[in-house]
Amino acid sequence: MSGADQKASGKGPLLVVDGHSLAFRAYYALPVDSFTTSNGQPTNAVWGFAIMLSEVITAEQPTRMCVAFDMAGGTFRNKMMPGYKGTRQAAPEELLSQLPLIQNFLETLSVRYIEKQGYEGDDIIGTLATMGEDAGYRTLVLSGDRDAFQLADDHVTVLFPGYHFRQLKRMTPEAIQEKYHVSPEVYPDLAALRGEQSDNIPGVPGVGDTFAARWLNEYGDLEAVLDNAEKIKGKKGEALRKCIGQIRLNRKVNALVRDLDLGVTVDDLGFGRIHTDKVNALFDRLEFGSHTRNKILKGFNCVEDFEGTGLPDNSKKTDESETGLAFQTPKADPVEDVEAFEAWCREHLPSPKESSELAETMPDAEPVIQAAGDGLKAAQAQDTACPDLSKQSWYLHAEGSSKPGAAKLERLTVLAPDGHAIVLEDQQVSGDLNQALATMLAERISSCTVYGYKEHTHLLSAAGLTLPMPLFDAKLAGYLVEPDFHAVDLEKAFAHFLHVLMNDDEQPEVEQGALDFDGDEDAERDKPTDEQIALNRVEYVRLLAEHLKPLIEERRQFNLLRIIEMPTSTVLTGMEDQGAKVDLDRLKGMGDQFGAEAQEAQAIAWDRAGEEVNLQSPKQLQKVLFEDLGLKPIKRTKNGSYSTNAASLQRLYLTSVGNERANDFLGALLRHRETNKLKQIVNSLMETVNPRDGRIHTTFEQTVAATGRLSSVDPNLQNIPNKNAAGREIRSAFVPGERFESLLSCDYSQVELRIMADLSGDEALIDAFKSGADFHKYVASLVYGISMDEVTPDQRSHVKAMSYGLAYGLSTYGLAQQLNVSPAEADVLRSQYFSTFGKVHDYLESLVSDASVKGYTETIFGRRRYFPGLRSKRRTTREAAERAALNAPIQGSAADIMKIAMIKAQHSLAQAGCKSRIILQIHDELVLEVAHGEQEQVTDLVTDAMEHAVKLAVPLDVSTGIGADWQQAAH
DNA sequence: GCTATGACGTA
DNA sequence: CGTACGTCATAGCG
Repeated sequence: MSGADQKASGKGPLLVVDGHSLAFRAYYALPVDSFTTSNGQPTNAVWGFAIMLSEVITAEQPTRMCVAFDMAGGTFRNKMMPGYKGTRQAAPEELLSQLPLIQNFLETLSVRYIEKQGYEGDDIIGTLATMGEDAGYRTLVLSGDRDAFQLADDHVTVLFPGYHFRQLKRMTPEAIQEKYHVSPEVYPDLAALRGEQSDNIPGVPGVGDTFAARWLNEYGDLEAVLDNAEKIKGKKGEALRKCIGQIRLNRKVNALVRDLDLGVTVDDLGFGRIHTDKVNALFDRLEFGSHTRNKILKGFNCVEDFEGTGLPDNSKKTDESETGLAFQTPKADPVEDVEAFEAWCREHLPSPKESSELAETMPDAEPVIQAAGDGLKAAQAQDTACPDLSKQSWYLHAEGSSKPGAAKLERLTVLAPDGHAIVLEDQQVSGDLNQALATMLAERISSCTVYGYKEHTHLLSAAGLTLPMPLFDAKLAGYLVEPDFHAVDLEKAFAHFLHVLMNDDEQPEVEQGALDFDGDEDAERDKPTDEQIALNRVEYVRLLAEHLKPLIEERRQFNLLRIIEMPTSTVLTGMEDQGAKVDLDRLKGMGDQFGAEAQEAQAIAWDRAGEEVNLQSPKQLQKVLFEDLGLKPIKRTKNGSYSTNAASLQRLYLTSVGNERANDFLGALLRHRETNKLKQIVNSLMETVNPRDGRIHTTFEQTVAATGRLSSVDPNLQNIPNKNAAGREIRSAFVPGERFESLLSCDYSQVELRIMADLSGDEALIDAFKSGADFHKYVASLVYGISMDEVTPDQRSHVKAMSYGLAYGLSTYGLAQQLNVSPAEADVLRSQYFSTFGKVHDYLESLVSDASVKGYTETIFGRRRYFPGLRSKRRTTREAAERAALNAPIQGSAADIMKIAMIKAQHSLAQAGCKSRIILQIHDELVLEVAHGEQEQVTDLVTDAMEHAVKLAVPLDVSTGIGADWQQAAH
């Protein structure tokens, strides 16, 4: 059937929905913790079901619709197969309780739903598909159950949720053929052979889709395969013959009934009146926000009937997305030469004057940072307004690889506020237009918006262009708005924040008519050109930035963006460009040595085990340790297997002294673990050295860690060993480059504790820091009520562990474990500690309780993190969220302070004309490569920048060390 | 090729 | 039964 035929028929499709399977898929796809009402009613399945339905209705415009449900009490299938859908029967109460809500939802919208005693929803759907066909409708079956595939034909398409729940796969006969290599009629044969895990139906062991399809295509259909079972060779043939009975049963069970008497005709299934008041009453009960309501109701063409109730809704959207995103690929103007480019800029972009006027309205760093010293409220009160991006900003988007030290620009796209765009290929950017672009950037960058300032700096630098700080970075803005969402790329961020579904070409599904009914047409649609992709992307940047701007303003985070995050990007770009010089010979020597030690240990382990076990395979180790050697397991992993982690091995080692073979094996295994890990670290470092300059250019991720910290990848230079002497050696391979003299390491002492002292206002803790004495000893003397001289090393270390554990939400159980004391003793320490530092206790409690009320925590600079888990009714989930909520403002404020310190330090170095550079940041430590003769000056400048990053109630203490390599710079 | 898991390195 | 990360290797899927 062609698209033309459908239009000729003059009516929209019939949509039939498998209510149960959709609810199941929604339930398991969406985190129940984020979808629970304040009285504990889970709503994730209702939400997913409703959103899905609304999206499908919007896209497909059906004129008839019906939802089928299973009925309690089982079906003829259960009589044939006692275990049938056993896994589903055991559905959690959290899901079952939502089914009546879904039916209630349908009632309020006058959508027909049908259940029939003794039959499944599937049979109702099969029947409806047949009825639809007879009545001349094309039919869409929305179902998460693969059994529905057998219904697909020229008039019936199955919409099947894929790995990502909301991404529907259009299962036409062609699509089924392509995926399973059988036709829809034969699909149930294939399913009978393979079995269905989710329905508790066993298939032939070891046989999946591939083999089932091979057999079916060889012999024709299931009966033919079973008739020829003798001919099938190998283990799989044997397995097949063993379960012929089961397979025949499977096939009977998965056949859908298609001729039930439902007591309705297709023409009865039109859309009825929407009971607006009932819908709203239901949505109130479900605590759906205004955005969710609008989105759902939009599908039912009644968005204008609905007035928001003012419930909080974090996914609040801008106007254009609420009324439906009208996405259009911008049109590119041709620019052949420099004159045309310059003329285009003059005509379409904000002028240099307008750009610099915009720069004048930006906040100054110093007063903002000072104000934060008086508390977050004071800082937020003077948060600057963000300019109206849609009128005052232009957009720049570069394509290519932004890898530090190896960046490559491919294409540059510019979008003007008036909608005009240009696309420039690398040859132009690096060639003819280079000079004109440099001027354009210098003059107009302060009105520019990008997605990923840091990446863009690398990309443009690859084309010989410098990129000064733009007006707005949508990537950083998105990170501030929702730090727990990790955008993999621009498309994902766009789709996430604007709630847009993307198709396979990473283009948004347009609201109406975008989904052609015919699968063929989709397949034939032309792939977008590189230029179209580039134009789409710059448009995504525009829409995303305009969407995020009001959210940033509403939270008063524009200063955080402009004064901390964007300048941090500048510093990080410099660090990534500079890279860290390593001594390859030294690394090679260490690698060989670690390798040799690992091999020795392995030889001993293999000898004692009596076989060549792979010591890096927990699975194989479990067998040797707990089966062959018969050792008693210490603890289980989260999946129920026995743990072979170092702590368990250590305990096994200590308790196996009588058993020489096991003891030797464990000792060798532990040594192998340690040395082999070090070997791997050394090897991965060597692999990432850039051959052009002998330096390692890590990438600092600025939008990954939800607390506001940086992370380091490719390679991770924030986890180079430091605890054990052997591992620490690796640090000696990090050395100053040729034009430099030494490495300087500066780190904050006890920043997080100092932040706690400041934020809690606890006088005793503040005095402890002001005293300048050995902090942990001082605290111990207070906690134990003795003089400093009387504090034993044990007491000091116990108090130290307690202090550090505070910011993590450490339990007394955990403390006891760590200190190797009884829980009772740990509890005594805890009470003594908190009676000494009462305000710290109150502060930590207030963090969690405030977060429970507000739903989020804030750092001293207003960086937020949301904690939906605090409202979970599952204790473990909730307590985990409580610990994270306790930690986030402390870890996050430390991150804010370090970012400011980095910006200040780099600024001071530049002001003083120093050649020394920051090369690494390890959360509370900065490593600098120091130029000749600058040691003293740089130490002073950086120390000062760090110590005076912000003004707290306690001093910030920085300790420094300098040396010929990173290890020697330790202090 | 992909994803999940267990292990382990850092602050 | 402490937070926050990234990477390696294996193992199972295809």
